[in-house]
This record gives sequence, C-alpha cells and structure tokens, in this order.
Amino acid sequence: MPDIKKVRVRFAPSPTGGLHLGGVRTVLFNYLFARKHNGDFILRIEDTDQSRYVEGAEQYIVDCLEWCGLNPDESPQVGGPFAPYRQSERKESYRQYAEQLVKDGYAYYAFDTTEELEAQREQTPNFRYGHGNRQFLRNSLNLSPEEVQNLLDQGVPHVIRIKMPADEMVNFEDLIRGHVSFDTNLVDDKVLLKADGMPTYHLAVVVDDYLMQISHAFRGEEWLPSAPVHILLWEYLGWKADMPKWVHLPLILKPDGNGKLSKRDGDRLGFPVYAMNWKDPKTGEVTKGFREMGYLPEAFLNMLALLGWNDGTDQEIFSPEELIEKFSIERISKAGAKFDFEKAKWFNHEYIKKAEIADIKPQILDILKQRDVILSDDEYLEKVIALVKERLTFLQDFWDQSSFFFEQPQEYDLNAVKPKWNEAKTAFFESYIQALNNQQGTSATEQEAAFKELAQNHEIKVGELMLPLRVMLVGGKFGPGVFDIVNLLGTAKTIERIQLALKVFIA
RNA sequence: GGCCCGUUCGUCUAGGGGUGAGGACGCAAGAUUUUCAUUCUUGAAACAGGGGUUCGAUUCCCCUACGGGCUACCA
Repeated sequence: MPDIKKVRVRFAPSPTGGLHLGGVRTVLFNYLFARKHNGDFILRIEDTDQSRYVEGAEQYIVDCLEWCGLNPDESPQVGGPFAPYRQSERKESYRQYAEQLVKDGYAYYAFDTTEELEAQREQTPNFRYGHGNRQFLRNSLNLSPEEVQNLLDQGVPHVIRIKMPADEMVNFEDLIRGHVSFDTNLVDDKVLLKADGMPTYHLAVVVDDYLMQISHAFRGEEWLPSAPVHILLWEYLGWKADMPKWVHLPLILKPDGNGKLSKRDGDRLGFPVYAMNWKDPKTGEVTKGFREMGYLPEAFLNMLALLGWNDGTDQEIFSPEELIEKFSIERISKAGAKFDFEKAKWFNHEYIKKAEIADIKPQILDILKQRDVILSDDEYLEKVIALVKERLTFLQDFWDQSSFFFEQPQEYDLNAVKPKWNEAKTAFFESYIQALNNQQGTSATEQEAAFKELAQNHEIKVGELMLPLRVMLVGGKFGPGVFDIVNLLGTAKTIERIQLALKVFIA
C-alpha cells in the first residue's frame, strides 16, 4: 500500500501542557504504522500559538513518549534531517508561502481589525469571512494596489487569508472514512498567516508536512472540517502529487454524558487523563497521570490501542510487538469511543499478573521507600511480590496488600474475632506458640498440617482458628493464604505477633 | 443555525443479505480459596426508528431521530 514513497508520519503536539489519552493514541497509531512499514517517525512541536505556550510542556511530551516506549529513534529529540522541528523556529519560512499564494491569486491580505470582525459577527447571524461578503470587507481584493501597498508600508497589522473558490466541491479520500466531500461555498476564508507573522495551523501543517515529506497524516476527527482548506493549499502550492494520505481518528469520549474527553472529566470522575503527572507551571496545579497511578506502559498502550482498533479476532492482550505486527488503518473504527476506566484497570491488572517480578521490583522499591521501609533482604521482597502480584490492579495497591509483611498490623479487625473469642482459643494459641518454636524451616503445607493437628488435639474446629490467626498476622480479613504468610514471616515474627494480638483479644 | 462525521448488549467491539448476532469489561449467581483477591462455570444484557431493494434485511439504498465534531488572527 505505501509503495510510492517511504512511510513517514509525524506527531505534532502543541506544547500547551499535558498529554492526554487522545494525543497518546494518535502517537501510538502513528508509531505502529511507521514501525510496521519500516517508516520514519517525526516529532514536531507546533507552537505557533504563543499565547498558549506553556513552559516545560515540550520536555514533558518527550518524557511521556520515552515512558511509553514510543521513541523509535532511541531518544525522541526534536532534531534530525528536517530540523528545526519547532514551528516557532521556522517562523520566517512560512511567510514566503503565504506571499506566494497571494501572488498567485489564491490568498489575499486582510486589514480588518478584530473589533470590526466582532461587530460583523454580532450583526450577521451566520457571518463567515468568505466569498459571499469578502468584497465588502477591508482586504486586498477590494482595495487598489496602491492602497494595499500603502497600508503594508505603514506596517498596518494584517493577516493573509485563503480565498476559497466559489461553487466547487473538494473531494478526498480518508483512509478510515472513505470518500468525504465539502462545498467550498460553506467553508470560510481561513487565516493562514496571523498579524504577528506566525502561521496558523492550516498553513504550518501543510508546509511542514510537505517539507518533511510526510506520507500519512494521522490526526483527530475534529480536524475533518478543516481538511478542505488543507487540501486546497496542497493544490494551490503546487504540491498535490505529494499530499499525504489522510487518517482522521475517531475521538475518545467522556465515559458519562456526551462530548470529548477532557482533563476535567478525569478530575471529576477520579481517573487520569494524562499519560504522566503534569504540573501546570502557571497555576501549580497537578494533574494525575497513568504512570504515577501505577500503570505499566505496555498495559497503557494496549488499552489505548484497543480503544478504536482491533485485529478482528477475540484477542485483547497484545504486546507492543504484536501491535506493530497486526496494526492496520482499515481496522480502526469510525465511531468515537467512550473511555471506560473499569476496562482500563482490567488491562493493567492483566499485565501486572503476568509481569516478571524483576520488571516491577524497581517500582515496588520506590513505593516502599516512600513508606520508609528499610529492606535488608532482597529475596524476601521477591517472595512477597510473588505472593501478592495477582491481587494488584495498580502497583500502588502493593502497600495495601502487603504492608503486614513489613510492619506490625496497626489495627485489628476485632469484630471478626472478639465476639467468638473464648479461653479455649487463648489456650490453643499459647500452645501453638510452643509448637512453632519446634517447627523451624518447614514449608507452608507442613505448617498448615501441624496447625490442623493441634486444633484437633484442642478439639476446636480449624475454621474457628484460621481467621483469628489471619487477623493476628495481617490485621484484617484479607491477604494471601495464612500459612504462606506464616512461612514467609518466619517463626519469630509470627510468635511475636500472636503474643501481641492475644493481649488485645483478651482485653 | 450551517456544514461534516457517526449509530450492534450499560461500555469497548466482532460479524455481515439466511447466524442461537460472537468476545471482552462491568454486573448477578455458583464452585474453588476455611479470609479477600485471583481462577473456573453459568446467567441477564444489543442490531435507533420508518420506508424501500430482495424470496429474505441487523447487513445494501433513502429519510428521520439521536450523538459527536467544527463553525477564532486555538490547535
């Protein structure tokens, strides 16, 4: 399919802070496609809107891609054969293309002020700067060449607008949607070059995609309405033969209600929307990320890939390599997908369950460090992880599930124990302590057998004793098998905890 | 308002002129775990509506409804 020229895709974020699910998914699809076809991947920073530029956002984006593993060129630096990759640094080059369009009659200078246009919009309900009314506005189509030159010489602020043709249909193929067409009468004369000399997205994306030889342009569906402007620009600049294939991705929608998923929804519903924590330098506000929540990057990517794509089989768990191998644009769905946090959690759970202990150990160590746990025995930690791993949805759950391996239970679930407590049980546990002293180094199963035998001797049902033992060691009604815990904790600690708990139970 | 895109269980989706409309998440029930989670089994749950085309439409066409996006010197 991509035969004529080499596949080259780009990810073009605007550094306005945070990188949300939709953004990461766009990168992911770009990445999978490029990888599959041995193509190139370009990271381009679209910072033409200076007013929304946020300090540090660019580095944040690079870090996100790094964490996700979406860095095909080893390190996703903003550099390479088509540098510079920041549109702000390319500023000067855009003007010539805009001027060229004016010269060729495809664009024009417009001197209308913001206030004038606002007034127009208020007056006319469906105001659109276009072929229906541009002859009444202040632009180079109506002014004499001398007047225009005069205004230009005086440095009067102006923009360059595309001159949309009348009565034409712009037809094009979208790789997901098929044939799409627009009536040029209904598209307005978009600004191409702003008064500050910066290009708008419309000009910049076309010029850069051309210069960087982009073969496939992936972007969100929200761009579909401006596609005719871009297509006309490719044509007017004489580059039509090099126009990339269009791939407008379905949107990621909020889980409840309607609309595009936004950062606000995450705050409201309690799930992350950004890949990693993002701290807004202006407000100091921190937005939680998937990474910090304890997502494995592979799980995150897998979840995202399945939001709007599938391989046609029942398979849902794909390794990054499998995703590359099986990805195809044709299998991306057309309709927007509501983000489902429950399903997102499931993916992570699956990945943690099958993760190698060594792979998650570094992050577990971080969690322990935050709790000031000093760990002397590495093997012990690995055993704990092995025991607890399958119970974790997030790595962050590790502490809740295993704190008792590292410190005394702080509290006991007395309701589970006290009502049925009696002296016979006290006696049992006292002799159990004795028995434990003679049981050094046995396995969990042997310990269980010994415990049951002792219970029989005391003529108490095992069931009556298992739960108290658990509460003594763990504090509550949860956790792995009791004798696995006894075994891992070791006799000394087990005895210590039983003695301590006994006092509380009796009191 | 205008334009564009879309519509299969609650959610993500498979399917495609004749199917018992399949899977997954979630939910419910049961088994295992003498705890909880895991695991296993079972269950409830969908083709937006109306017209065509056709022997036969969930599938193809049209209309309507609904949803979404865009409609800035933002991307």
